Amino acid sequence: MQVMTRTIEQSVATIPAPRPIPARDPLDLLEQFGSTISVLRDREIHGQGDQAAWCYRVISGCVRVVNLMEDGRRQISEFLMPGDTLGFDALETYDFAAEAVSDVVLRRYPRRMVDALAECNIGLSRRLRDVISTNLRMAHARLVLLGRKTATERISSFLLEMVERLPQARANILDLPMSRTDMADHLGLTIETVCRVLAHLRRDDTIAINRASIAIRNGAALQQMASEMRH
Amino acid sequence: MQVMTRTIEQSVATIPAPRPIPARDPLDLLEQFGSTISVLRDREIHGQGDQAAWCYRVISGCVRVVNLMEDGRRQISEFLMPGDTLGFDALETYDFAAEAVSDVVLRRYPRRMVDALAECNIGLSRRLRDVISTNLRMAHARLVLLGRKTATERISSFLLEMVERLPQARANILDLPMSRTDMADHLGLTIETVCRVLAHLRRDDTIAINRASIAIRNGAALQQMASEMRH
DNA sequence: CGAGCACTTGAAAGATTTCAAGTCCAGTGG
DNA sequence: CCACTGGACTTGAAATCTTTCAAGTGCTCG
Repeated sequence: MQVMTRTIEQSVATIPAPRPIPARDPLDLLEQFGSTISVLRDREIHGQGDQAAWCYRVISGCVRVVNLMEDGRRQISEFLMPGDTLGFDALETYDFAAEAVSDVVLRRYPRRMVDALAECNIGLSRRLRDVISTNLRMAHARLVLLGRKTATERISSFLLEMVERLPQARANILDLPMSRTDMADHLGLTIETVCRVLAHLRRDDTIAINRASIAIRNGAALQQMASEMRH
Repeated sequence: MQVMTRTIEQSVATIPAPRPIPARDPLDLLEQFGSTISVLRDREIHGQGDQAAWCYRVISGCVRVVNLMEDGRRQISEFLMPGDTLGFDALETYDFAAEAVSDVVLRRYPRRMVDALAECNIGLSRRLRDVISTNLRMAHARLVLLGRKTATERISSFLLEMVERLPQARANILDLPMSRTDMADHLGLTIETVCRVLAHLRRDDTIAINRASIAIRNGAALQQMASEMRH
């Protein structure tokens, strides 16, 4: 791969951690119009192409954002964790489906209400811009992952991201809510490759695996693998 | 990849003055604070990690948005054409570099001014949200391309996208401003694979190639290849 | 006319996928 | 309480796609 000389201030290797929602968050203005819904595991929250009638915030559980190709190939553009938002981008229809990875509780706000409030409240409007901008950055990081990283780098990056983002990730134990298939469809790999790379990391003693539960035994090694210098 | 509809104004190739921009666009409010700059081919517009001091609109030429990994691997997350915007996402620093693919003329607006105007003008604020949302959608489409499409599908999708977006793409003749290397770094491939796939399409008589100039001879075949049913 | 660079092409190597069996649980029904 | 079953996960081997390594080719600029 060719190297064009230029200033490199920072790596795009890691995906930014989700921001805690501060007190006095303008998004709280939406609360009076919100309702709480539960969605069972594997049920659809909304479909690809549906009219964008709602904006959501994840309260508990994990949601996958899915783009489907005509022939069934699937790309999960992101997993949403508690605190994350969904559907605040301002377009007419959803261009992706959202599905519950685990049983999920969501707070739901009518799109019209969000737009109307944003019309009269500049703080909220600004906040929405920030939310979407952050999503855009995360998408950029994932483009690098899908376009330029090896299978091992993808898996390592993913595990490190989950350490940051999973709410119950304490003591370096990850209880992954998603299946291997979901991981594969998120990382642009096959399920078999995901298994093999995980097995390899286990043999290295970098991680320990027990079904959906993964323990990080050597975080430093994992970070190295996530952005290995090549050549 | 689904075709993204967007407004493409014809480029006034050599005149470094701002083109008229459609009336009543809230972005026009920025014009009084804008300045016009030219950037030579391959020069940097801003670096990865730079303080985000400016927002831009492309007047003429082509810009690449580049994410670099520490070891030099490169991902071009998008190419910008006349009419496209850059840097309107609302964060402190750029997480990518922007470079001129060809000689470029840009209209440039101070970030502070954009934020200040958005504070008092709800129409502009809403417009910015739409701009970023559209970018986010395009990023989603690229995630599918990088995560799930084959080399041939990627190249075909790319050519079809360029037919839509290149301002001077008439009569199915594309004058691509970017090098094969840029295409490769955009599509998550190597330069050799890009060449080979193009050569294959040429042998099929789907396209004709003359250096940077590519003629679409069989658009239907190209569309089929862009989203081929597998299995 | 020669050098340098972008682009092509070929052949071998390598990474990931595909195809094909297993293995391991969790939940069910006897 | 325990065997059974289906689905998720693993693993192996062969096939395939893409990359890597190595030469060219052909412009364009001095």
